[in-house]
Amino acid sequence: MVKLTDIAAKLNLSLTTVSRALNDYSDVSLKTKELVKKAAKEMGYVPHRMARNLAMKKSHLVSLLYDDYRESISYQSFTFEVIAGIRSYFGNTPYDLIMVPENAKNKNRESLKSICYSRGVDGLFVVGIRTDDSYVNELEEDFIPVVVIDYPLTGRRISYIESDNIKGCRLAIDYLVSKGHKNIAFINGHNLAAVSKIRFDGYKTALEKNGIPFTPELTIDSDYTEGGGFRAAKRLLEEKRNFSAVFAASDLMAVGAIKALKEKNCRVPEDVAVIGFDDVFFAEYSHPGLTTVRQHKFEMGYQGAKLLHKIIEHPDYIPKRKRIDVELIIRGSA
Amino acid sequence: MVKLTDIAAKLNLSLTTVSRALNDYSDVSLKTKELVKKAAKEMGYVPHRMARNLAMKKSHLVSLLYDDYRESISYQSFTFEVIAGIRSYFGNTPYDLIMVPENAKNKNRESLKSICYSRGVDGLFVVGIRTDDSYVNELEEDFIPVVVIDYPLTGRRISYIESDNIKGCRLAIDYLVSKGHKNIAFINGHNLAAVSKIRFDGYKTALEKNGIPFTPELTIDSDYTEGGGFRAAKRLLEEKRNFSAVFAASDLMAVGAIKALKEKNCRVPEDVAVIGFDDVFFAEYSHPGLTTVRQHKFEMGYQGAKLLHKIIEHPDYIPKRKRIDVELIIRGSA
DNA sequence: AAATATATCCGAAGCGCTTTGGAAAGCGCC
DNA sequence: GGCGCTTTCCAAAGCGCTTCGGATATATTT
Repeated sequence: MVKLTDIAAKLNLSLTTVSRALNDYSDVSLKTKELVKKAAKEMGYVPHRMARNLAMKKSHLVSLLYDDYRESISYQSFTFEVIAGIRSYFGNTPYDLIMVPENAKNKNRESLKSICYSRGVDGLFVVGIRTDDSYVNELEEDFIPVVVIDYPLTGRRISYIESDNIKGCRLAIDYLVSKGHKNIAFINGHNLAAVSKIRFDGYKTALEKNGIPFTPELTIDSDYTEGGGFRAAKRLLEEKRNFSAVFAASDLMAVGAIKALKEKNCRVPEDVAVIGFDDVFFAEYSHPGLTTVRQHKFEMGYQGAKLLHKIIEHPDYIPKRKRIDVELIIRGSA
Repeated sequence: MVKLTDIAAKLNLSLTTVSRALNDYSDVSLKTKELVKKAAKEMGYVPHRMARNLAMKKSHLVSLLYDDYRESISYQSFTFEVIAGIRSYFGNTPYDLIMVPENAKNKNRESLKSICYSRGVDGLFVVGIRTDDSYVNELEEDFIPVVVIDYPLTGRRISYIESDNIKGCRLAIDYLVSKGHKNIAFINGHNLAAVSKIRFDGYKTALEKNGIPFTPELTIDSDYTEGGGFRAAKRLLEEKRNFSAVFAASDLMAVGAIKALKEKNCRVPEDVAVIGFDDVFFAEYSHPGLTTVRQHKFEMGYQGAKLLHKIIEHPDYIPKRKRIDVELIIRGSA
């Protein structure tokens, strides 16, 4: 491995000058700069980041925290695409992404703070944390620049990215109303996800805006899974609640609901219309194709990364949360 | 940030002793060790990895190379789960995972070698590389410990993990044969994926083992996507090739094939049986539920990580490729 | 009691880089 | 010819840690 001193020796220059030449400092002549750069290239010099980081007290490292253990395709797909967005942004910066070690199941896992401190990371990106995760408390301590996806956390160096959930709910409800529906059931996810509350509010508000009174009996809390959606829809049917449309807080639950409806000989969308949330990949493979609110996952990651970058590099920048637009994708289920 | 010298100063010990105490060297007394560890804990000492790495010339970093741009749910899901396995293994080691910066689209991207050298990583994990990726050539140079998923690459410090594709094909074909099928079509993926050739061989061999002659007309090369499967099946039907079963090299193609069959009023599985490969999440949501060969993705990642770890830590270990078992998941489509 | 072994500790060098605070050389100027 | 200025270079310290090669004190052996 060739290092700065090797170049310096070969060129009869000092270590200092070589370093400064490669970093384009103004106190080295153009001639020497070119000389040094040429030699560096020829000798196959690759700067050693660890050493550089140590000297500069800056790691150019961003930690990525996410959860492996939510075994649902929609979580996987959501996370994968968000991460793709993050990678895409940081790919054009000198920052590298490093994963927070996975031992979420382990109760005496390392604290976030020591994970970050020991690696000297400059920032932390969190995607898909649950409200009951003990890391949440640590995040609130505001000890490092942080950007969170879908979790309303703010602080001097903390901000978050979310889909425009309110708008998403409005789009869905407006569309259903425009199709003549008045009794619209809502299948929500569990309250371990921060978005559940928001989507519930969005649902209620959208109803009101359409002059439809909110009926508590038409809302059922479930768990974001297909099975949960299935059970929720089944209960709605068995208890003979009066509804002609279902809005589910996730596509997976929507698919589950459709299954339940079909089983009870309800036709979708003729008897009951169904709308989901997220637009996961298989939404188009379901029968009928799922009408749903699409979240721009890649964009969420990309914008989040951009925001984090800014917080890291401008210590006195006051971060503002960002909302990413959503759109209604109309397929066959509503 | 408290460092070793702080502890040393407080305890009136030398920097050396504090370091050696924390690392459990035998030349420091039990009493001092306890003293030091207690103080370290009280003072909130967190070892600085960069510094440690620099001194030890060992980064305890493993690079992860994968591709964000294959926009298929099955690729996403496969990759996500493999990575989960990798993380799970390394979570119990002192190694961290760092992502290779994403600029695959960029033609003058940094070379793999300089990426690895500049970060001083100890090993490289590659999941889902294509045969035409220029990084493949670099990998073959054997410049660093490498483990690849689904790509037959070997060298002194290189090895790979694959599903037992041959067995998977045999399971599928045997099952179809046991159901009385003799004319079994095969929809293969493109040859940019190394597994395509293997699965094709597996298909042929399995036929032979069952005493069925191989008919070239019954094999169609496609592209692993749903649309590709759709078109392939359509062609099979339109050209009136004689078959009663379809074995597809991916679930996505299987789903596409089912769609095409249905469209042509072929009932699945009554008229034509269909089997896929992989067992992606939505396989159970399709109608009928997809019978398929399940790959143990998490296990592939986990075992791969274990292998890589071994190659890294035992320089003279001769790596052997590992095959991960597969199983046939019987649902409704065959 | 002297010689040898053992248990503890520590000074200093070094990992590969950045950065500070000059030093040396060349310039025009009165 | 001496002054200040600019340009170009460099020695040395330091980032936080590990580790080599003693040094010192205590225990064991003969």
